[in-house]
Amino acid sequence: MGVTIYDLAREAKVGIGTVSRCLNNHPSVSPQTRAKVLEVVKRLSYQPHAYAQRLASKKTNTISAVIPFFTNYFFIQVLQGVQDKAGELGFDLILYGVNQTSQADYYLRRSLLRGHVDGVMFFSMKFPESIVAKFTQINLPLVLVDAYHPMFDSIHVENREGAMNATRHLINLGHKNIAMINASLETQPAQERLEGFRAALDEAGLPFLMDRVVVSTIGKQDGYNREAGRESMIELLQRMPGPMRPTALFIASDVQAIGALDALRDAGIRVPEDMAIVSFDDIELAQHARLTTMRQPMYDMGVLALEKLLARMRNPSQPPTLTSFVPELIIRSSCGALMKAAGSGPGLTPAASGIHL
Amino acid sequence: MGVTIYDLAREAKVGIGTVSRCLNNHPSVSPQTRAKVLEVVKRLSYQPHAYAQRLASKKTNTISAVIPFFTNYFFIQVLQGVQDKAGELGFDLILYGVNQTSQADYYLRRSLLRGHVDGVMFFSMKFPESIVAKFTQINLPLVLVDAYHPMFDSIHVENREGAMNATRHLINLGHKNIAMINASLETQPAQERLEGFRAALDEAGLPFLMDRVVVSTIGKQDGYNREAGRESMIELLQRMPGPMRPTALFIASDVQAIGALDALRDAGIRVPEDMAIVSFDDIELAQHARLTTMRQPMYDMGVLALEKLLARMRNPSQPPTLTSFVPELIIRSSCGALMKAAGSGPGLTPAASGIHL
DNA sequence: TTGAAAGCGCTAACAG
DNA sequence: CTGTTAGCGCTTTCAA
Repeated sequence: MGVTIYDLAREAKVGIGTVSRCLNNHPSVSPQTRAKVLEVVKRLSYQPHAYAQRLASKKTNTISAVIPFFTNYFFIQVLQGVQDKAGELGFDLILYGVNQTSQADYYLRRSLLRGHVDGVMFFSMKFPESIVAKFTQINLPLVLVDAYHPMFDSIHVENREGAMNATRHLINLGHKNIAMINASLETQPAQERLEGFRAALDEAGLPFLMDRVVVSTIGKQDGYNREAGRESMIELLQRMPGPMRPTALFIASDVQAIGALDALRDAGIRVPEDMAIVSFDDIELAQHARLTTMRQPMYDMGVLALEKLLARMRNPSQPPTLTSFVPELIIRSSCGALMKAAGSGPGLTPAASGIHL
Repeated sequence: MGVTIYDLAREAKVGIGTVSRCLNNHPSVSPQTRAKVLEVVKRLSYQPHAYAQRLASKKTNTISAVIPFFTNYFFIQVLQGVQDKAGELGFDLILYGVNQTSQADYYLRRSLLRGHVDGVMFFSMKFPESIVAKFTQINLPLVLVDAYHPMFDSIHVENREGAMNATRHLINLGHKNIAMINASLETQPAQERLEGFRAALDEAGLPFLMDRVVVSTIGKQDGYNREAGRESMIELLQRMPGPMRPTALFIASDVQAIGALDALRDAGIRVPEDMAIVSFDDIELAQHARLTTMRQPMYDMGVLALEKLLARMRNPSQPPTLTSFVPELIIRSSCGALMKAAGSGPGLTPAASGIHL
């Protein structure tokens, strides 16, 4: 079928070693020989066999990424960082998109096939304890992103700190009655964000009441979706109607916030005048929705993840590292800070109020 | 390093052939031998070497997807279809995310490495003529999605038909002064959508005027982005102010439409009362923005793409096939049809008009 | 049913 | 500088 280096060798009247050397830019080949070989390479339109190379050289130049598809926008931005860096470094990236957590197990095992990949990146899920031993055993480089395990390199977002800053921002704007819409408490980030929310209230001497925290997990992405946000908002309005209604709201993710905005719109409640909102993530959409939010440097996290993996591949014995990112407060219209500052910030003029689509 | 079948053979006191047979569920092995071997497999926690298997068996069980990252939401949905199907079939998917078209070339060549992948999927870009011959030469299965070439299997969206239906919808609502916001005419879809727009006007006896078509290509995704949509809208309002202003608008993509909505909001122009809008794609966001739009079955296209690839792999000599999808009109608030039908459709009540975030 | 052996196409070490 | 050779770990004949 394919042209092999034997064909090249025969055609160029040299040994296969010489051919291999030409192909790999090995220095010790005479210019004439090299020219001759390369001519034949071109003429027979030779293509090296990737797996034969990999088998012989013991390097795969491939990494895999096990990442939940349902994180959507987070997913796409992190992945772009990973892919850009991988392309730059000449690595192939096998994408293992996970829809249910059970698949994660399967894909991790698959990545463990000896010589399949040089390293693995694992995103945004709880790393299965049952797999830990396997990785340490065969010493396959692994980096956890938006997740943590003491045995492996991790990149982590300071959810607690971020949530605290988000809540502080609302407190500083003068709000006393602040509620939270959260995602499933089974996820690490949701837990940490709740903690931060509470800590900020405590710090300011405001009471923390559990019935001001609403969680909906419909839509089976652990509640990180628009519909869940919408439902939570409706529930919150029912739970605390009229004068009891909170004047400010911290929402665990931008997607949820967008759903919540839909519900508020339907209920005729204005944002930020009647309800100030700060959410989390800063997905691209947040800009359009004018959400004040805690930005996670998703692209950079992707790049860093690959860099860490590379470092680990080069030096497998170094102790596990942990890098933390602290989310950054991005102020837009939804929190009311701009309005307060300018009397009427951009996009909050009376004219703008007429638009409602 | 790793445990090989030689280790297994030695340990189980059998030949490597027998081990291989056990591993591959070959029938002709005695139950006892099989049990013994499998016990050893487990005890030594053996992992097969993927590339050695692939080299020997001549199958890679891997496919690659060359896909522009900048198509964003389109990308993620199609990819999910591909990935789901790939997982189901036990294929690995190498993701080649393209940021600039020059990278496409590089990734295609990389996919051409003999024995690297069993097939290639190519998305949403013009397939480079210079690569055509290489694929036919080595007979590597290839399927084009949202793209077309006579030599290869293609999955195509009827952009012209879709645009025509979108425009017809606006015409049927009584609009006479209809404009279009388009993406770069260098892209196939933009050309076809323009054609459809024009055809619908012609059909209705309405004049087609080129200055009612605005194209902005800022943001370097060929204009398929929010910022370009926003700019185009601003330009359109300047070009045709006051009474000349169009009452309806066909926009080449949802992302652009979202940018256009931002511009309209800033200008105090109401949608759909002052300006009816139909766009294209039906990305997830379109629902939140309440866009009437032409839906492309992105997920299904991904699944179908993989199925086609598989069919081609099984039967490499069949003539190229072409499958077309006709986009479906999804009616939401932005076109005004609901308002017209019900007097006040859901989400278009006076109360809702008060919300402006 | 099984063991032995011949590749798969390449890299890299070793002579020359 | 170059040819030869020994693997890489597995699949697959081919005898036994």
